[in-house]
Amino acid sequence: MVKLSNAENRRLDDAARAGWMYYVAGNTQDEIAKKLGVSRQSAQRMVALSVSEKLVKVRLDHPIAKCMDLADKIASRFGLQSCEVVPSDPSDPSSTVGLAQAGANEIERHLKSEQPKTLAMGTGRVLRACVDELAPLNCPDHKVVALLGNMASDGSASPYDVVVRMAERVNAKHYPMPLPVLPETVKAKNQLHAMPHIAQNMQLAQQADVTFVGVGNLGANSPLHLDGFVTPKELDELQAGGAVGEMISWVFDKNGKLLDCAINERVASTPLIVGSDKLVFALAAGEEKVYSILGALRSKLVNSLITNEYTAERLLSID
Amino acid sequence: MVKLSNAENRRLDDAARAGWMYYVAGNTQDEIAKKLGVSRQSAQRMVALSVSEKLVKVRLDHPIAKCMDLADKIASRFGLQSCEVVPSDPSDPSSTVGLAQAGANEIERHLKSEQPKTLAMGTGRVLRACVDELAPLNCPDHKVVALLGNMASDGSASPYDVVVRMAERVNAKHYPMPLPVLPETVKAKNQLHAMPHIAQNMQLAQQADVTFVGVGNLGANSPLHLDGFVTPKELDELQAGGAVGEMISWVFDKNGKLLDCAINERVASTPLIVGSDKLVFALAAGEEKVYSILGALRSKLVNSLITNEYTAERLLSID
DNA sequence: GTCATGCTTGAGCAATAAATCAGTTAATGA
DNA sequence: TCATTAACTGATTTATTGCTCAAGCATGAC
Repeated sequence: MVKLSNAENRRLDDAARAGWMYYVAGNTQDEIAKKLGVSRQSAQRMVALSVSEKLVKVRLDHPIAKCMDLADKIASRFGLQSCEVVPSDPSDPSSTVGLAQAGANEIERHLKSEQPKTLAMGTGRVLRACVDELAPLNCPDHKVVALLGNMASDGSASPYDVVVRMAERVNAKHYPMPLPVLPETVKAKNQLHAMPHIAQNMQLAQQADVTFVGVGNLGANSPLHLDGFVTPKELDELQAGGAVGEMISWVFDKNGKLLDCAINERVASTPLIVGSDKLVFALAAGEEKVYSILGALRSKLVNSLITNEYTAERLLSID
Repeated sequence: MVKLSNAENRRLDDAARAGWMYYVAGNTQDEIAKKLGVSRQSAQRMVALSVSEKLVKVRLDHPIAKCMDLADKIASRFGLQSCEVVPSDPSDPSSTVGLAQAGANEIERHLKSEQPKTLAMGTGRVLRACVDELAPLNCPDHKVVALLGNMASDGSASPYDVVVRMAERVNAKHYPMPLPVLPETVKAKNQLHAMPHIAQNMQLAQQADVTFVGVGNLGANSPLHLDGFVTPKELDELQAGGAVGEMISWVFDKNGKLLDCAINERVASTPLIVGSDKLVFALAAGEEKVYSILGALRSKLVNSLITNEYTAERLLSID
């Protein structure tokens, strides 16, 4: 225990009293000054001191408060530009209910901006749900561009088409990617990327003002696998190589480092930039995605996160 | 639990968010407005709402030397187990502002205990304010039991229901008393007390680990009178008989001796024990309650006190 | 459909609080 | 004892906040 000097004690005492009068009794600083017989400035200093000495404790009794707290912690731990945590359904903490609304909110915020903006979109169930939550807007000056194609190698389209749906909803110019997710060979990929309209789209996507992507895990129930983009054998190989997750089909390990693997060589998606100065949002939640999200955050491939309370707690408990 | 409409919920959510950003994160209202994409006025309204809805709770953790001194003196003069003195607002020394926070603090201390505890609660404005200050906790192993009923003779309930509110807040088992405060006749009281569930509750209350009661004065503005439990005529008779105060409707004189009067014969509240070895807290402050509190302390009907600076000084100046 | 009612919104202004600055005092050490 | 420094004070300026009011909007009755 540090022994405080008498004078120091006295100061804190007065500060506590002033803080009490201000915050608990609701006096103005002027009233406090009068009652304590000091100048208003001194009263103000005492109140400020009571705050800076952490004598006053403010508590907010609302479920949201905890979420805000978690968001703050995550943002500072991973150096994020922005982080939002939505409440979890306690009976189903891995559910993405709520993520969609929060994501839609963020998307709308950008769409409502005065200046025309370019929004780059990944794919996946969560992003699709976001788009379905969007309010119908009229934004003819904004652009929505796809970060990746949505066809399997056999030419069938993934059912989670995000860009078209979104553009329809908000009446923005849109730039889908007429590409398979995983061309059969590296050569095929290069040929596709060389096509002018594809190259232009990719450039647009890389310069987007804000980017939204989902995060996929690489377990047996991973999106890449379920949607038929990789075979069980390829999946096993990836996991053996340390893969824990993927974003727009770029596969990475537990630190978010892109793997040197067959998939990443062939994948046709727009490259993700490490440490971009534009907003890059990851939207994901759920126990099975915890390590994938962790990788994404550590890598700086994204700089913003929207997740839920349960996942946020798990993320903080690990690192 | 009252089910709030979705819109109402949303409003409170936003208010909580704004309140958090203002009080916890230290943003200005302008910053909040920008981040939330609303006008400054709206942000200001949200912050104000979060305050008026009691979402933000401020507490001040600092033992102010003078208050501690007073507390010590009172504890030793009256042989109390515990005494806490909170600062007074110099311009309104009788106000109970601050008592509630201190009381809530003490209540929380017991609720956070490992072993399951039984807390017995009186009624009144101060206790109600305490309960409203409680942090939402989850204490399913603790018990909250009422020391008295809260109905008037006409069957109407007093608006200061403490036990139910408290139990809701902390999720504890609760045992309200389905009783009038003052049955019409002694016989009616005895019949009620003979009912098994009432008798059980009263036994539980008497064995409580800690008890919290308010202290009422017996002037024209006394709680018993204001809440319609006694008529002006009865009040006059009581005062003529030397009554100065009451706790959970037991009327006592200036030395805290329970009066031999019609009211005390009929009152249905759990009896108070002289010199209990469990903690029995009185919470009260204000000039008009000084003699009532003095009686309570002298009688040993309570062994702990939470009051304010002004009242503490008055108590010490008299005895 | 039209009008009245009440609620919400944003603008402007007054009140309040915070920050800055310069002068003064108190403390320290040579 | 005096110079130096640091801390404190109150005046002034600037920023923030709270309040009032009128306009706008939705709702519901007629």
